Amino acid sequence: MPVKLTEVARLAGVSLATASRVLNGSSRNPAADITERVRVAAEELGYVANAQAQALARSTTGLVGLVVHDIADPYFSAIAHGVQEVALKSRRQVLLAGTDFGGGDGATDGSTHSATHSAELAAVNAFISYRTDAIILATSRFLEEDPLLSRNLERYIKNGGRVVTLGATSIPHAKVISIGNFEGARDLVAALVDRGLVRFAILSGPHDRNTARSRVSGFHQALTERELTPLAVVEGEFSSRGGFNATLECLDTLEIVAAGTSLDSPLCILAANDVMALGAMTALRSRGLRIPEDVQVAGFDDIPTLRDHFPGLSTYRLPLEEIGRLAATLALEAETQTGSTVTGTVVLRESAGTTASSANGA
Amino acid sequence: MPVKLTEVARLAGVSLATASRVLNGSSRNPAADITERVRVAAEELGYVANAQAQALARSTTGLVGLVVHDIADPYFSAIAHGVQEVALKSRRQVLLAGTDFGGGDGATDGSTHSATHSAELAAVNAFISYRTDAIILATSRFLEEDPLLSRNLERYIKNGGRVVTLGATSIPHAKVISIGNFEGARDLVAALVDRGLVRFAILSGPHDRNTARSRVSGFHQALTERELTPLAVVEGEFSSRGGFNATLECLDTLEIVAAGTSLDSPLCILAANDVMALGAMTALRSRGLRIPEDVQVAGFDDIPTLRDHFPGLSTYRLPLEEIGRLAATLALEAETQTGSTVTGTVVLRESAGTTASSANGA
DNA sequence: TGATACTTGGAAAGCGCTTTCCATCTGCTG
DNA sequence: CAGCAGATGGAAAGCGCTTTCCAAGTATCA
Repeated sequence: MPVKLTEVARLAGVSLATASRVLNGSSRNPAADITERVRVAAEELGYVANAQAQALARSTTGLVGLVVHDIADPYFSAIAHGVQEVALKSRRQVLLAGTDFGGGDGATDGSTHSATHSAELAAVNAFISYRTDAIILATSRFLEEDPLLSRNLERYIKNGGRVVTLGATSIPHAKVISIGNFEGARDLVAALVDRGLVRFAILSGPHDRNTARSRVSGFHQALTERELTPLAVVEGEFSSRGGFNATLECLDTLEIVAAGTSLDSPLCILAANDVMALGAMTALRSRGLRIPEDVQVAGFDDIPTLRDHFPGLSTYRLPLEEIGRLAATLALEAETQTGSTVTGTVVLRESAGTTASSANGA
Repeated sequence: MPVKLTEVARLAGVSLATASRVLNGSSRNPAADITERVRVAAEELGYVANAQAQALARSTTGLVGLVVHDIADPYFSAIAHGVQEVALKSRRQVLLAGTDFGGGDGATDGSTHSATHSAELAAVNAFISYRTDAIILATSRFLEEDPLLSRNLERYIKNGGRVVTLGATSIPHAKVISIGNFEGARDLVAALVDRGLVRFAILSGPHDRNTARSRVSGFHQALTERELTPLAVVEGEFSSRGGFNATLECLDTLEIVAAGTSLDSPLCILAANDVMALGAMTALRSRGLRIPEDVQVAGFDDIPTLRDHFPGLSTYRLPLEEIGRLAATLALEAETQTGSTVTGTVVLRESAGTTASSANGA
């Protein structure tokens, strides 16, 4: 139904080839008068090139696929924003898929693990089918990648596709952006201990996610180096609710109640990411505990929404948008870079660290 | 480079037509044994259908385009999440574009207005070029649509594309999801006044956006009905920073300082959306003003991130994810529905309304 | 057993472009 | 003015599928 190139060519009185050369960038430029005629004809008919047909003919689609876990999570949406920016600049389109709804068939087969797994696989397969020029996996990788996923991506890469992951992966030839999760977690705890905190509890994310594991190891490492041991380690989802529930569980385990808490030094809850930390703060408030006087909280990522939170959340700042830009850049480049490393900085705000001494003194 | 259907057909010893019928849903199903042979061959070769070629042949792409302003904004990411969900269920892919980076050429020509305008136009044109089956415009519409945008979308619709907008539009034949912005704003203020508040200031969003205008009209309407007048109306961007700056300006105008504020009734700042409201709260804190004792704040949308905010923000809850799902559903349906209306509910939390009397009594 | 009606697999014509060749034409050089 | 390089427009062969016809095979019925 839409106008096609043939019609433009006919109206301009030139061949299909010439029209194509004029309208859709080619190495050959027809004479000025002809070019003009074609342009006018195209404008008059309202011609819009069919990208699908071009993709087929050129065997490159101008599409880049982005897989996130949950686009409504500030962590992922910040990264997506960065990806968008670069994609737009290089005139590529972004195909977005989330893995938090399961595989798509509605056949969510019990285990969350395999549901996410299959959702990721489904997303990747769709992208491969659409022949995206590159695929960015922004979701946290697993220690052991799904063999099917791995096989498909390997083949995809062999066929000229590029794959970028956040965090190490066992997928051969994928470009990886290493995030300083371990180091960051270590530095964060170090800074906190330096400020006088000694009692810690850890809210770890899903144990099968590399991101969660690295951060938790970093926490442990720093504590061990200072001869400290976490009072509790509770696992929860990478979500506000996950942080909320894990915190309640933690408080119950440690038998912390509003009254007699500020004994020596307040407990500091180390959450595996900011979203969990925010959930933790909500949980603490629900129990009438003050932050940071009674209990302190630290997160990880420094998601943009933290800007307006009160009290300010101490965290480890990752340049999320930059990570997105980097991923997109890596995804679009031919073969220059094979990877990159990103580190962040410790950011202490009111929720933990900065007021530790005053909390003690109170 | 990837395996193609011809190769599968050859290996299975059948024709191209048969292979196609077996692998990619057709109305005709070849005999069981043949089906099996083809399946095995496809599996063995690792065949993945080329969606571009299918799109060309079937003249339908299975793509739906989503235009948001800023995917990192919780309002848009919540909607996007809803769109995703429905798209996934119906095995469609989502093409995402943001308009907060300008048109893409980097030719951001001064005025924010036209930069956004052109970004939207660029996104829509790209979607049309990719022949998406539908386009969802989640960005707030303008009173007067860009004629070029309108013309292109009109043609797109005539060619069988579906267009869904959030809020009324002058684009002919677009399906629209009407959001109860005016009514919501009115109800929200009504509830606030009922709780004893009488001094209001308005943080309006960009004046050329329908969303902002409707909400502000709603605020005004409710105030007028109760013979009240806003003490100040300040325009700001639909962002945290916009709310922050507008608030500072507002405080300066009204000469509100930390000391003598709780005279009769605290000032209540009505922000055109939650993100601005959060920025407003941050601004108030930066001036040492307490919420809600000294100044109160109300927002609009009830974005998911509010869950963990303290003090809780009073707002008008819009079912954002549901709006996204609705938009996607409308976008995918043939012609059953031509639109839909969405309303929300007033939600009073600590930031305004609930503590008005106690604040007075203090 | 011959005629009629289904099934079923395959050949081939597109879907809307890009790009390789080719043919033609222009302008120079000797 | 013959001869050749370089420029320029067009014909046609794909790109990887879907789907319409067709022809051939299998039942069904009188």
